[in-house]
Amino acid sequence: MKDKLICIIHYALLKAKEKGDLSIQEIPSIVLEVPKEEGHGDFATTVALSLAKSEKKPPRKIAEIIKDAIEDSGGILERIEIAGPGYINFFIKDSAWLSVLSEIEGKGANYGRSDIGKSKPVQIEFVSANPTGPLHIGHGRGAAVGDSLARLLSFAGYDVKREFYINDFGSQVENLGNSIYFKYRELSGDNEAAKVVRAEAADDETPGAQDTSNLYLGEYITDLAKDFIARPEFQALPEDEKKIYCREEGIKMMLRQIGETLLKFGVSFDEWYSERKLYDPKNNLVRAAIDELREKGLVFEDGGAVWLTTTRFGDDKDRVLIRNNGQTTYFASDIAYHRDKFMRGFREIVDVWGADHHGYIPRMKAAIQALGHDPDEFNVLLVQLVNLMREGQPVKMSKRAGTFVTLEEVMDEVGTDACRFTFLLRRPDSHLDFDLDLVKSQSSENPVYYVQYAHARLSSVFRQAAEKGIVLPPIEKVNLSRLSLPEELAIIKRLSVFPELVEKAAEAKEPHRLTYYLQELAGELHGYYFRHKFISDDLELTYARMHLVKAVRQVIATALGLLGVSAPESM
RNA sequence: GCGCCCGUAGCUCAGGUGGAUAGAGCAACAGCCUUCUAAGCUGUGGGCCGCAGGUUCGAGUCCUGCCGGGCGCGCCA
Repeated sequence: MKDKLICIIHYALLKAKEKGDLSIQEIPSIVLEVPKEEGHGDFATTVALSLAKSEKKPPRKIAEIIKDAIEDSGGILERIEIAGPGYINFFIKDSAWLSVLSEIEGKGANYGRSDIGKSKPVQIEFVSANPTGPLHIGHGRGAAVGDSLARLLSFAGYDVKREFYINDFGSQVENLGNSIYFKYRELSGDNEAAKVVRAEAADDETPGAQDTSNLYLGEYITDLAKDFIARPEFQALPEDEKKIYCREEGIKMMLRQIGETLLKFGVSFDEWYSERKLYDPKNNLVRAAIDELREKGLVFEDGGAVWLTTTRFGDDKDRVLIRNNGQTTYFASDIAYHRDKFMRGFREIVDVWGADHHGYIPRMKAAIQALGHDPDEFNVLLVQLVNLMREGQPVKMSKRAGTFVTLEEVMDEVGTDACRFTFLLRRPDSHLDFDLDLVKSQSSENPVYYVQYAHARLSSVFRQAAEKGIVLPPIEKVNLSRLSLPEELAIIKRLSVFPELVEKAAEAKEPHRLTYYLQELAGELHGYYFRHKFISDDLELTYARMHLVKAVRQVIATALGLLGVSAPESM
């Protein structure tokens, strides 16, 4: 509808120019919006205002000229008004709106799908949690945002791949292995050896380690240690190989657990990319990346370390790639990894990060440019941390002490639908208080149920109709003009906006717009449902209304699907 | 100290890339089930959009400075 109108206005401008009424150099992009005030029409444009300066004419005069030049060959316009300083307000005929229902009926689950992405290969990397512990609620938010964004972009015509980057290379997984090994020694009654392990771990040069060691102390570590102890293959190993076994099997077990949790959360990946792959002796991508940067003259040595001149690309300071002890940095891995992403053919890369990593963006953007890519092809979506609450009080958590609530536990307590919807209720970069009691026990007033209930209600209507032996005729055989109530037209108008909403949400990478849209649509539906019977003795009206709510049900289901939330038939 | 994010109703937050009189949910108060699901509906009250300037026909939205909150600033990952 909107597109049609833009065409009409565009054509009118051309015509006015031809006639010499307007001297337009180039046709401005036509901003067409839906006014908040109903009396201002279905659409309004401000072109007359923006042309005022260059035309040297009063905006209202220009609006008059445009209005006169408009040709409504399709007959969709009821009338045109000029208002305020020079707005042009368009009123669409009710009959024209009804065609939206036929469109939805025809496209079904594909209503709203678009090709603005033009099959552009996009990669979304998200979660990417270290395989050193279970997922927590912050990972859950990242998972919900990343997954929903992937669905959204895919629906908008992008060729989307989802990826999980596994940090299985550096000191973090070393700590995991040490932790399990330590626990194993302890459980075996060898406290002296356990102390040695602890001391070794504490000897790590990591400055942040103020405690006695870097060992993870969560209960899952004990579980893993017990598991390994029960394995004959573990017991059969010589002592010095057990530590390696702990690390390797520990990673494997943690990854499996993470994967299972995510699957339960409705999230899957196309690729699990191992950091170790970057250090393959036959094809060392980190070395290759550094070599490439060196050839470009962007690398220098200082203090025995190898640096990248990220300051040339806007970073505060240059960054180390290879430490003076010969070890590469995490940054070096990341450069190689992102270089590989581009080499795999992705033309846009999206990383979903926790907001606490935001300081890392400038150097990564710099690295992307150093590699010769457009920094706009690399986007970081920051997801703010989640405050887990219970009864209004923050839940204290500590990773190292192992006192944290896992994502799994949260899901079990509040349900995956409520969990996902709540994560997508706000902009990703705003802080989120996740109150377990609010999301769960107050479930009857939870937005997710409000929306799902609308879907279930309509499903129930169709069951009722079927029981009464009502067979809905095809839409072209139905007299849709019986839909004349204000709320019916309001709902149709909202349905008509859905495709544009999807496009905008995809472009802005903001899945939360869908949750707001859903709440508004569900709200209108509930009000309509309460005031009017859909199934009545007036069969013609019944058919028309059933087609209307069928379209509503379709759009709710589609939008929920983009959020990864189920659309139940009954509740 | 420097950098990034945030500041909108009592609370939690929207506000479509500059448009007309700033919205929703929760909380509070008053009502609605012999009817396709009351997980629902209807109504009421509630605002210096942190503060001060600037840009222009027009600013919650863009720019600058300040105030308040969060986060980050390693040859850690």
